Amino acid sequence: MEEQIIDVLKKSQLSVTDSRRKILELFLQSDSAMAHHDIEIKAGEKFDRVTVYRTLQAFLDKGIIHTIPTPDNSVKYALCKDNCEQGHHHDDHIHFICKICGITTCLDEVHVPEIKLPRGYKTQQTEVVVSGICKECS
Amino acid sequence: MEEQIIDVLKKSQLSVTDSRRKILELFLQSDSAMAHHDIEIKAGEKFDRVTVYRTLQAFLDKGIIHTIPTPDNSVKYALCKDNCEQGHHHDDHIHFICKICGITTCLDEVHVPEIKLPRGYKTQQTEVVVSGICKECS
DNA sequence: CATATTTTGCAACACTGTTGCAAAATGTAG
DNA sequence: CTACATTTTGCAACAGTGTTGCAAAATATG
Repeated sequence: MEEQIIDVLKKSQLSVTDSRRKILELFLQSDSAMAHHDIEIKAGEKFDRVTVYRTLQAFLDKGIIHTIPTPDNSVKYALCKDNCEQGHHHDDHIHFICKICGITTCLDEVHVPEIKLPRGYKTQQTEVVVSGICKECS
Repeated sequence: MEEQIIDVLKKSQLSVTDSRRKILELFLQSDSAMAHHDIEIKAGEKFDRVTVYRTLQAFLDKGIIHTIPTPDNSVKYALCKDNCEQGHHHDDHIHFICKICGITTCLDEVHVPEIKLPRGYKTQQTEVVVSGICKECS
């Protein structure tokens, strides 16, 4: 795990610091998306709020994580799969939010459908967020 | 217009006040979704920030408007079509955000596709937000 | 028109996210 | 391993967003 963390950071040309190691570890350990606040709590009081913001921003810039828009408008973050490169996300999976346990997950095996738009519109990115009841809760 | 506004408010069992009239008027006049901030500005200084929040919340509760989740996590609001009732939204249209002009619109004629989820997941609601270039900007 | 109810504006507050800057940590090259 | 340049961190301060309690004002009702 430790090796993998350092590997990811180096590949992204990020210097290896405590906060980046810790936060990346959280992502690797978690199988669901996390809000900024979750990360702040889980990382512990050792890290400043501002550092968490900056670390997440760095990870976003480097394509290590991606954001998930949610209907209640709380930003969540999740790891990108390895087909993402710096600045170029190739996320074509949908996101699922369980209304019971509140957990947000990437359903990597479910791809976003192609949406046919009216004449004149050009699609660049499609976000699909499904809410409902997850495997565990049903 | 004035008649329509009062009609909508009465049907939703909301008392007719200046702020509700004004804000509902803004929605009826606008063909794109508005952020809280936009509404605050457009409504003018006559209305308190808090009143705008409470008015939007009332409209949401009554199913007059709905929210649109955006990738940059700014909440936007748009009118519901008349097939929405109190607390029961039947929104099955997709949303479009233009990356050039920034305008968010409901594409009422484009319906959300059915997403087939893995075993165990139950869908309750599907949100589709497409980003790209709109008719006007292309 | 008088009264009960609802809504508004204000003040205060908590939370979220950003910026500038000095101190600390990291990377690099000898 | 050390010294130095560069990057990152923590802190303080701030702007923006959203919420709550309460008295005053507006609205609905009979």
